[in-house]
Amino acid sequence: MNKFYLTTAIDYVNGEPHIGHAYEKILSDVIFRHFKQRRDEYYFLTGTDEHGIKIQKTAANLGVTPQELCDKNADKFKEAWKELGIRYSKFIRTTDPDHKRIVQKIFEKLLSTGDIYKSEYTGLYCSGCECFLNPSELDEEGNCPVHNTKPEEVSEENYFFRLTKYKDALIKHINERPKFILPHFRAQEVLNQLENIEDISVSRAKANVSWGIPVLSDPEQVIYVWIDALSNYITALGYSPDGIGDILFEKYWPANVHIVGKDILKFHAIYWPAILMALGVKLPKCIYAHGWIMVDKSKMSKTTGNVISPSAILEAFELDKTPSKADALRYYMCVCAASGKDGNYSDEDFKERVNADLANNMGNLLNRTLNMLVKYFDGEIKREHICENELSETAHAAILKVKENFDNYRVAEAAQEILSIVDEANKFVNDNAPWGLAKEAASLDAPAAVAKMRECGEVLYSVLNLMVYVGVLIRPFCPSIAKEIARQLNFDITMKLDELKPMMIPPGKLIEAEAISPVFLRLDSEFATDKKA
RNA sequence: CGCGGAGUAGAGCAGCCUGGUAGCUCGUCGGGCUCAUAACCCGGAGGUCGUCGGUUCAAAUCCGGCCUCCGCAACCA
Repeated sequence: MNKFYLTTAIDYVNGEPHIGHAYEKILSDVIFRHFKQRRDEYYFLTGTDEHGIKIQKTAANLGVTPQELCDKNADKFKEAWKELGIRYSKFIRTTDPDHKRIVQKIFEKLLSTGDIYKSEYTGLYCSGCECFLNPSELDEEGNCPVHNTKPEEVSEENYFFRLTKYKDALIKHINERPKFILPHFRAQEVLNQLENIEDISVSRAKANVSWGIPVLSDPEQVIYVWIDALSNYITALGYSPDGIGDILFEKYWPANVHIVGKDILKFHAIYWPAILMALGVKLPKCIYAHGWIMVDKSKMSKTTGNVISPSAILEAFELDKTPSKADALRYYMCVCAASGKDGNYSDEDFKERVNADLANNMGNLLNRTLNMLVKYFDGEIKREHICENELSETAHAAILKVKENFDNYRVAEAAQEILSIVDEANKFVNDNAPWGLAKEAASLDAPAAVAKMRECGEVLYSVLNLMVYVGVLIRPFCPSIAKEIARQLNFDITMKLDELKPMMIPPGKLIEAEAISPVFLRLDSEFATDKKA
């Protein structure tokens, strides 16, 4: 139980990474890093989905092989995740030889148990597109909108997965486990969809779609996306249908959570669990569906031309050149949408939000406190200043609240919790006005002055103590900023959440004036501008 | 009536499942502070919670009708 296995959806490589892809990976990375602070064993899987007709066609148009196209685009995704500080354990590609081999075995096993059977599929086939079209894709006259020709009704032999067999078991599973599908409001949606399910087609004729994993026992068919792509969550761990499970699979399966977009929840909450049931494999503990990131209030689309790549944002704000690197974007992506809801990206909002939260509130709090520590106490923590009070209680209580939010994958709310203790501390500083205490002390006689200075030191210590908590708690969101906070407060940022205790800063010299520096510069600040030059 | 989401202060959003003083961020106005990254703190103004009806001692919240917007076809998560 002391392990954590998280997966993201795998991205289709028929295009380049944009902030929609990035949103999911950032959420996942933040959740993963949080649980790293709570568990001893953890595994983070992401990757790319690389088969299918679209890849085949795009490659043909570009005059390259599908594999070449996949290699090139998979690298772009990897590069993007590197820039954003996404630290996955494994990057799986559905063209990996190991994956293909296991998928073939899974298919054969389901064939042998009767969960996959051969049947006739009838659909409208466009010879120009070389694929079946959905009736809703046709124009008013029933023609293919691309080729302006009438598609023919064609029948093809395909393999089908007996999804309907698992309908009742799935309904039961979902109803008995309120946290199987999160956020909770999505569960009803899935139950509705479940009412109308049919068996699903899990193969394509090789003549039509050649870019796919061949069915072992029937080389004229290739395995379609459901068995191919969804299986990545277990093939990556070395699952084997033979029963000779890899050590990784034994250790990490079932997944604690599959992070997916709301658009593919159906596949993850219905198809995938049914496939697992058929294989006799345990189901994942949770499927979390996030919303979409809109850009300037509308859905990203190539036609509208509002598709934004994460690296474009980093470059536009010169964040790629700052020490805090991707932290601001990571933070913003996490808070720009409430848990499970759609969010909106705009340059303006991004700038305002990170300036307010990371610079004005969090960064400035540390900065103003450390400056006073240097000014009044020569940067030294005195033994008599170490204390516990309502602020240390607030800080400690935040751990529970943050944990609870993460337990439900409520990332935005977790971030809000951290910022709320920062707010409280800023208020605490204002209310207690340590600068005023120091000034008063200067005009008092020795015993009274000592008392005032002690009070002043206690105020500063309480805030610095809280900043240790803030640093550790914010670390999953902003690893670079957290590291910088830890440097200035001289604590070990790699500590687990359970190690976080009040009064962790020991007495003694803490910092010199020269070592104090803002942990996050306001975007468009003079410092940031200087860095550009 | 296909499925689903949404309509709450100038903007962006929580709250609704589990009815009980309408909340947060930004903006705005006024004040405070002068430690700090033009920052921080306090206060004010600003909302008939889309609309009509029902249940209830009590409805933003539960139920029903209606209006409006947005996804569910494609590029696309």
